[in-house]
Amino acid sequence: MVQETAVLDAAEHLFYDRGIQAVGMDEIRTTSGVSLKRLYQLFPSKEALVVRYLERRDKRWRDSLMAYVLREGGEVGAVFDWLYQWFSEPGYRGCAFINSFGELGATSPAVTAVVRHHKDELWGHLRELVDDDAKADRLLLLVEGAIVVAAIRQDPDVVRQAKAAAEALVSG
Amino acid sequence: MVQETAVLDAAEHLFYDRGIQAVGMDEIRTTSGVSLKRLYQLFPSKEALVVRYLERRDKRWRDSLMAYVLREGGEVGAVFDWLYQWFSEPGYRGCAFINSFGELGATSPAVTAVVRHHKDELWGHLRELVDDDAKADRLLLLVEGAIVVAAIRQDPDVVRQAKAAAEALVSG
DNA sequence: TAGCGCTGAGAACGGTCGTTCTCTAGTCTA
DNA sequence: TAGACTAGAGAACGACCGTTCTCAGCGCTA
Repeated sequence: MVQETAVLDAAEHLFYDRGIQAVGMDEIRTTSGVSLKRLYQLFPSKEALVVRYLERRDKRWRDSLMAYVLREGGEVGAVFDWLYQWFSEPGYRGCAFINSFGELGATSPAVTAVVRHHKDELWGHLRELVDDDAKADRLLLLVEGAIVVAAIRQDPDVVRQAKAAAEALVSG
Repeated sequence: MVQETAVLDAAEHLFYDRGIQAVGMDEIRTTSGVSLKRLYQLFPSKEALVVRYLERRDKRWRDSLMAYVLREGGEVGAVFDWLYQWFSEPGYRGCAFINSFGELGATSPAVTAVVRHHKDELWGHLRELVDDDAKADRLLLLVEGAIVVAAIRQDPDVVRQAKAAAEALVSG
């Protein structure tokens, strides 16, 4: 269990920072300190490890976002305040799910499924903050747009426009 | 010249469909019909080929978008009509630049630079359609969001909400 | 203490990657 | 015709990939 966590921590760090195909199992072994044999007992293949990495990140990411939003009173604007903090973290490199989808979506149905699930769940959370499906769609567009633009510009400030646009559409 | 085009056509097709690291130079050789030796005379490395592929796609993509928008009268909504057509093409797999950035951005400054340039230029085009920078930012967020969500959902219909939101923010 | 099973480190395996080299065949000049 | 140059096909190279295997060393039980 502690080893599984060590492997997932190492995998998440390396995969997110450098991309999945750029990281070999050997490097995960070295970083986690878990032997290759044990690593393959815990995860039968690299793809399985990737899927578990994404699943764990999905849960943690959504839990963190929604806990923050509730703590702040459940207003839509809080979503973007949370995003701003995330974008400002050193090493921010966009959304792990979008990145994984771009890299492996064409060849790995398992990865595609996790990514799709993550975005569906995110939509569901946003849906709870507004009063119809269309607004949830528009909110999702602003969130995804902000994630992508902040990553490519290496600048979290777009989130201000995203937040302002979101508040306008909610009140409208 | 005709060979260069053959190589770039093959590379673009393969890279976009399956991801860059998933495609080897051998497959580009086979698909293009250009020998490996000549291929390396035309492009000194795979990274150089990737950069050329992105540069060519950047120009073609933006030219196509802006020509369409102008033809339709230069209204913001036309951007999203063009996007809808693009999303509906078979084999649509999101934005080549976002995907390349996620896959190689961490390891290739050259790729990062082309991606950033592409998005900057896109922002510039959008800026011409509205009357201030903030609206161009918000438009870009909706465009990027639509590109990502349509790809992951495999459904072009989000573009309707993107278009409606864009028209609301422009008139507001 | 003798023998057994489990563990870990890392060597080894087959395959593929990006890149370079070899070698053959053809074309042009003198 | 002889010889120098080019270009093509694809073998070869070294590195590294994901995955499996070997084997020495450890803690158990009797």
